[in-house]
Amino acid sequence: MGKKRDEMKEEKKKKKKGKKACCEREGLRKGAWSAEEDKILVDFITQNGQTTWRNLPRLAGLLRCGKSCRLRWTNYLRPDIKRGPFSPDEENTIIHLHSTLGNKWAAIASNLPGRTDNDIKNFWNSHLRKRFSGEVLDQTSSLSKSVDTKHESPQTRLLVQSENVRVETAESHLSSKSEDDYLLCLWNSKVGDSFPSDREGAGAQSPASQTSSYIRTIESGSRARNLSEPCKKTSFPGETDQKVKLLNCKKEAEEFGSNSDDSKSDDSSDTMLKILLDFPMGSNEMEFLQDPFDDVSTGTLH
DNA sequence: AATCGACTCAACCGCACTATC
DNA sequence: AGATAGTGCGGTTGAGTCGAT
Repeated sequence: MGKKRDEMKEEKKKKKKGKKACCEREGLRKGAWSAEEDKILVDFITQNGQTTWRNLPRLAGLLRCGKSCRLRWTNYLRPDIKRGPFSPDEENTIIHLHSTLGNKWAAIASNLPGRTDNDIKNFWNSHLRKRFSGEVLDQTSSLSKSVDTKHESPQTRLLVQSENVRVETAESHLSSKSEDDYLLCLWNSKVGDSFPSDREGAGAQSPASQTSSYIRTIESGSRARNLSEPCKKTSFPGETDQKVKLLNCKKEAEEFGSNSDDSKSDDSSDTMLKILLDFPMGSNEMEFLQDPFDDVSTGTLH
């Protein structure tokens, strides 16, 4: 491969113009970290905590940019980082979460204590992508293609919004809970039992694809939530906001429902509503899926 | 022993988001 | 409201390693 690769490298170098990286601008070190640099960084953070990353290198006496320091710390030096190969459980968790969250490595990592988004990304790209990408891509593309909200009734759209908020809330909890594979729990719990129709027929499917089937069922019933893009970037919205949004959505839906005479005609929203209402609630491990309106109505919004 | 190619993983880059002024 | 700084994230790169030939 030698020559071709070199030529490609050169071409890429030529293409790379414009904005210089911060390290280049400031004449700072790049590339692999030395043991000494690691020690300086660890010592500094141990003594001072995490100050602003931009100032850290100067204060610590490192010839690195702040971004580089942050990356080194979060991906490698942090004391709670788990090294070594991924366990089968971790692998399953990654597969399941990736099937619903897509390439949201940070969100996936939040469910795997001690693993970084970079670790998981690398693991996926090197071990799992070949095995699963085709299957998952098919699923997500069919998800996004399958529904077109433009052609839904306003009532349905409101229910869709409501469901979006609910799913986001669930994802938010998902991302904050660290130890359990919620999708597996979901499938193995009563919720799994309540999954519609073709569970028997899907006997040969993996839990992951079965779960996806359920999500697809909701999707095809009413809405166009693109699960390959489940949430906006950095973090999930706050739960309180979610509840306010949900409350608004529900109010709107109720108002619309009382004013509308086509409520009988929308099978998809009926199905949707049924799924929502049939969702098992209770004091179990799936509590996070509990209807937030309960809290709202009892004035215990938190 | 030398070479090649596949693979791994740390690190970089650039974009997007949020907070602050 | 707009500008700027700080940070998080996902995609990509490239050096190092290892097995096959």
